[in-house]
Amino acid sequence: MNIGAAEQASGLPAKTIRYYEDIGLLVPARQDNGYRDYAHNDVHKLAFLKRARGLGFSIEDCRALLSLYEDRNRASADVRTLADTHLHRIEAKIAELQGLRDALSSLVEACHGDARPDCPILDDLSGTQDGNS
Amino acid sequence: MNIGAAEQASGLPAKTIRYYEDIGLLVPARQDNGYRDYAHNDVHKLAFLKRARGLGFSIEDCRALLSLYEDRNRASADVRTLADTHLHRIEAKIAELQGLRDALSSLVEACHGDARPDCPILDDLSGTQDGNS
DNA sequence: CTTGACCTTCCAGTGACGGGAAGTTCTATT
DNA sequence: AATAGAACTTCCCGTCACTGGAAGGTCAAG
Repeated sequence: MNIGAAEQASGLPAKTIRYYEDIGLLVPARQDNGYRDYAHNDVHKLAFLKRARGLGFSIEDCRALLSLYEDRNRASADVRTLADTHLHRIEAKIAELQGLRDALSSLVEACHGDARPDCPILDDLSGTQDGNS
Repeated sequence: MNIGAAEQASGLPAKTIRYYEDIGLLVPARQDNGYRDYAHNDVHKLAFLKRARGLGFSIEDCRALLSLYEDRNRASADVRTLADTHLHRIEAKIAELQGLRDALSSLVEACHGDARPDCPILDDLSGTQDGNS
């Protein structure tokens, strides 16, 4: 199976698939002409990677998940630990962004937003007033 | 004022301050010996940039904010538009992360997380079951 | 036999810096 | 005056996970 077909079947761009080979994440066989040859199992793993990346796992997380996936004797606790750590990172990021949103939102609301030059947003950024950032 | 003093006064690392010069965001004067010379106003702008970056504005946003800040005749509506756009981006990011969190969280909860090898997280990623991702 | 689709490798760029090397200038102490 | 060391300079590489593009080889159709 050529890379173009693997691209269609997995939903990952060919560029990304080649990149995954570069970093040793998924190394396919080669045909006689030098073309990459993706087996069904490879395509399956590519789709696996696409889903894991879509859930925000890093490449290194994906590498670990793939090796756990291939390990018939893994403990589900190992997978859960990985996912749990990632979950905490996401929640921390959400909290951080919510803080930003609140700060920014109150600035935007305070700004009358018309043709006049005085602007609470710039005042806050310039530090001339004691804003809430 | 040398860059070290500007670093102390603004709270930005010297590396970052030099980078801001590289990209033309804040270009200081030079002393006779070639050292950068930061005026009080420059330090003020650095602190401005630090706050704006802390609110998650991109460098290009910061460039626009700085030029609005220096424009005595700006309309506050222009600033508000910029901040509002950024606010929407943050809210979209929050919503995206919340979706991830929900998907991941239900997977983590479904996984018993013990020594057994069967794991709903990997099942979902592998696409063998119809998961909610 | 040619056209064009598909494949290959390699190089460069993204955003916003951070690390570190190699060399220059300043400051403090001896 | 000499010297140690702190602070400064420029320059280049690495980050993360790709993406774009150039230059060239291979394949299927007409």
